[in-house]
Amino acid sequence: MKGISIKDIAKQAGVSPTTVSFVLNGKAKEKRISEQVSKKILKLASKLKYKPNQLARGLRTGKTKTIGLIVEDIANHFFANVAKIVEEEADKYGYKVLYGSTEDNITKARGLLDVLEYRQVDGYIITPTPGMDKEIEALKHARKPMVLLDRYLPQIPTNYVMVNNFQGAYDAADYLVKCGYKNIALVTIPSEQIQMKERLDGFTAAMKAHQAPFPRKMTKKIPFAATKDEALSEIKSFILGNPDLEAIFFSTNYLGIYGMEAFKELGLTIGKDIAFISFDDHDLFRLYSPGITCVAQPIHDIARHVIQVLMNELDNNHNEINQVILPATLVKRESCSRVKSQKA
Amino acid sequence: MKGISIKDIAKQAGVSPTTVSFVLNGKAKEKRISEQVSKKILKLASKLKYKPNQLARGLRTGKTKTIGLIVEDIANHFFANVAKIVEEEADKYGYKVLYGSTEDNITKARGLLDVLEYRQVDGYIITPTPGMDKEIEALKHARKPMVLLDRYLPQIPTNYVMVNNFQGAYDAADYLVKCGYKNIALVTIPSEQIQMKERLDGFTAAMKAHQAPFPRKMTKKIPFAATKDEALSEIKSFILGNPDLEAIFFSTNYLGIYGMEAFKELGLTIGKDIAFISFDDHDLFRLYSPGITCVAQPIHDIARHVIQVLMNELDNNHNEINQVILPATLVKRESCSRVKSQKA
DNA sequence: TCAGAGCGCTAAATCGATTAAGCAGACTAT
DNA sequence: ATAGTCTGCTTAATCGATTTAGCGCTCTGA
Repeated sequence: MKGISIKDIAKQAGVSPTTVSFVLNGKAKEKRISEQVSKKILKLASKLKYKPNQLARGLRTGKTKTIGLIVEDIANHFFANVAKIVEEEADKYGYKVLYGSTEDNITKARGLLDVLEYRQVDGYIITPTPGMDKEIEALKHARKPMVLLDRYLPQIPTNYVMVNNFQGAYDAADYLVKCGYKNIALVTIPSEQIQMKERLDGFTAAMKAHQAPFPRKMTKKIPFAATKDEALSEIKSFILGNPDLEAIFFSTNYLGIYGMEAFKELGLTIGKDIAFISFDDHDLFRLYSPGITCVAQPIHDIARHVIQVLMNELDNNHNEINQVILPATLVKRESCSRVKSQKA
Repeated sequence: MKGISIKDIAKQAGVSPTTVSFVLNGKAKEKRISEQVSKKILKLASKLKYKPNQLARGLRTGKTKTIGLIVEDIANHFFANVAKIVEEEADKYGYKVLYGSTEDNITKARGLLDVLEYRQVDGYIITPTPGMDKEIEALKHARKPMVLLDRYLPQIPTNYVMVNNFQGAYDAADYLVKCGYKNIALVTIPSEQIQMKERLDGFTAAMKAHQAPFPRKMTKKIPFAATKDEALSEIKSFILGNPDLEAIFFSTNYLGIYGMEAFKELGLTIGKDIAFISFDDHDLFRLYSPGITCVAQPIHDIARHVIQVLMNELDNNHNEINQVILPATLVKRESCSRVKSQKA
């Protein structure tokens, strides 16, 4: 059950393995192999269905044509979609993808990095967890091709591709204020991670620009590590504790989903009792009645840029840094459709 | 920037590479290497942060410790979740996962298989597309470890892990009839694929068992290749063409989502105008108001069994065939909650 | 005293490709 | 005639691990 090797072809063609290798690597001209021999080899290769052993090749060349994709959670809508495009795009360049989820846990992330190193991946796409600075620094120092995804580490200049979190959150707050809502709250995670900070900053900046009050107590932070039940009850008691609440912005996809669940359990109607807006789009938001207004990320563009930047690193060694920030889109649906004139 | 190799350790320890290899592979005892030497080598290995080159190892042993995961669509909720568990479980056995989506397209599937063969994956997890029989047969003939996922090919006895489609659909129909609905329709894809056939069969069987009428015109088939817009308009015109319709069963996750969209566009209320039930659970179904009743697949169990069966193949060579069919769960929510007594 | 076993380790082949170096033979130029 | 060049290919080293066969030594028992 052995595969066909370059030696088998060589033997049958009556030439040396070297010649076969040259021909199959398209170096026939360069290495001055005759047409005759070239053709014979090519014919034999396709007749025998020769498939180069990537292990042997990789061992020799030091390239595996494999990239490592580290995401927060491959089962999450955003990352699953990114993973899909990444795989498709990588394939066009002859690369395959190994993946893994960190759950935003640095220990898991370290484990993944280790394994990917064992596997000699050629490049890394990484959604960094909190506290991952040292590891990223190490990769950078080792000059490994790498792109950060969805977030970046402000202390370390690296390639990254992400959405414009500030602008996305700004637009959301801007929209809520323009719709005439007062007493607007934000639900987020107490993370030092830059993407969360930027969402908070963008939101705050918009409120300030409108001179709309946004006291600290209107920001609710739910620990990432909270269980679903804990998160739900935190959200519910936050809502109950703020009876004047007119609108809530949830700073992530999954918090938004928890928010909907909380509303459901409290018997509140989205858009009617309290306006509702979330970061990140989702089937759920699109199809819910009322449709949930959200700040959508350009998932395809993100994935495509990630691969482009990585391939650029992989090809060239000139180390310009690519930092791509793509615009977020405010998708207006019915969950916060009140307009100023309707205000009492 | 070269990594540390076994030779480096050997040199520093003053022994041969062979000895190092024995020790690091836990064969110290078996190969009668002294405690002293063993310890020295182990200490050096961890001091130098030795990481075995998997390529070299793979080349020699013929094992890559990599498995190929071929799904229909990694961005789909079901497959994304399977992919997550598969990765976690595989990791426990020291395996990494390469993935790819077929879009249910045989050409794409062939491409994926080719690439995975190049990459010398040790085993395959495959969601077969229609017409993939020859390829699966070939893998089987080559005695490659393999498990089919989500569906199987009736003509070819292989390992597989899937949900009990017949029972799931049967329960759904049974439930609808017991709730008192008449004029029940089924929306599916016109696929010869076994999982779809079994869902249709299960549904039909339940209707028959209740002596409930289920004429052919109550089955609507939407081509898998249809665009979203096409699918939507097909579903809408089907609904409009059947004004007596009381309940619809959608045989897949994504058809259910299209169905919800169609309802929304037609201004129909799920559960009130027409009862609604879908195969496969989804955040959307859980959180929608009303909650969407569905036939849930035991995703975790499926993924875990897949890995177990594959690892079993990978370990042993005794070729018993493992065919695992896991029960589906009817998750009752409000989208078809009418009970018999309420019927006019 | 000497064959045979046990001990602790090593030499060298091997996996399948890539690639630097180089070797004959034909031809060219002086 | 002789050095130099070009042609068309081959030899052999190499990547980093695994693994078979076996080496040199000591010890034991008859």
